[in-house]
Amino acid sequence: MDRRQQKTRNAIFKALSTLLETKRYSNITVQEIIDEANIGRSTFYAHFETKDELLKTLCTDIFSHVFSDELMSEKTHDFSGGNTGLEARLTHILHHLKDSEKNIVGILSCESGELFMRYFKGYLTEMFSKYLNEVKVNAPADFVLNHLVGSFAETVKWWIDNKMKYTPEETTRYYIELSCVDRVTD
Amino acid sequence: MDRRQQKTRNAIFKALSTLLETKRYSNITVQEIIDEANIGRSTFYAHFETKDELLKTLCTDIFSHVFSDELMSEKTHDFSGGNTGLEARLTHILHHLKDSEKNIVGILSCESGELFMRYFKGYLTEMFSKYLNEVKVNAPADFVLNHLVGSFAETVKWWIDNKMKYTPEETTRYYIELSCVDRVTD
DNA sequence: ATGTTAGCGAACATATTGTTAGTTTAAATT
DNA sequence: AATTTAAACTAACAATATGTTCGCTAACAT
Repeated sequence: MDRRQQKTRNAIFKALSTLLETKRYSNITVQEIIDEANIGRSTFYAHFETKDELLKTLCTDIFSHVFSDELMSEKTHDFSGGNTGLEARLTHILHHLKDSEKNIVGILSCESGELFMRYFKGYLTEMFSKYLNEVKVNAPADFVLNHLVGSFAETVKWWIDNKMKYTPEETTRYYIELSCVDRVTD
Repeated sequence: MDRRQQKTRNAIFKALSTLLETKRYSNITVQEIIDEANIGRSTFYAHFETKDELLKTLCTDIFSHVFSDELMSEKTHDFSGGNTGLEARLTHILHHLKDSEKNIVGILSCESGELFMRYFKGYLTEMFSKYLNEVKVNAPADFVLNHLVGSFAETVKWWIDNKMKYTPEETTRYYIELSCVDRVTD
């Protein structure tokens, strides 16, 4: 890809991230992004149709790093150690999110966080479905799946909001402790 | 309060609700609300400073019904039956949300849901703190509290998104089954 | 009956949006 | 190195949304 495009793209991403540190997503205008990124008006619209599409793309970019192919693959030796591999996978996610911290914090606060969480839960749902058969609880499968995904997503959001005050390993451990996935081994 | 004010207020609330059925919150303009409510421009601004304040007020209104004083009071005989009273309280909440269904569905989808959930979690946090001492798990208290609140909020959101296909009683039962609050009685 | 107040309608400056056209500059290709 | 390709720039555009103000009318409370 043309270096100019990449440069512009990054400038736009960075501009949005920067603005998100001080303003809510809905109060940020395309104009401000343009000014902050220091690009021409038409250039922005050449890259993204709307502000929303920009946010979507930013989220997709972040998650493509977090949920790598190896993470999502059925069985990888890296993740099959320990209990069921779930703990390793979750820790892996938290570590990657920690790396993207600067970008994420702004997005997660306020309404833009809704989109982020929706994407996040989408990936998580795919991942957790594999472990659903290990859970023996008296509740419908779709209910359990949503509970696992929702509670983990909320845990991560809380973890980030609270400056990641626990290590990824601790956080995962606590989560598993509270979840129904470890009921099997009880 | 002047009947005219109440009438206008309701017209605005209803207009927003109606619009939320077909459009995302961020794409709804004050102009559209004015047209839908069939009121004068200056009238809207006499009631609410911004679109956001309107949404905030709508949420507050809904929750003031759901989280009544008796529900939040330390001990009420209505809620002290059963396990710990928690189950009764949660069921009570679900029943009330079911009554407000028409208003809520639109709000919950997309970014406006973020505000709704934040408010919701705020009330829930207050309520769940009372039950925190009943949970004996190897994890920090703030972590547990967030997990309880977050997972219940997500469960409710999922329940509403899925047309409330389980009864309030079933839903609460499943939730308690998956939560760490019933570990005590294990 | 009378003073009070909410709502109306129109107009206003200001700002944002999304698009277009012509030009400049930087990259890719030969 | 010269040429071609295309990305980015400037500036201008109509259309729309915002938030405020005015005088006027009609409904309300007492």
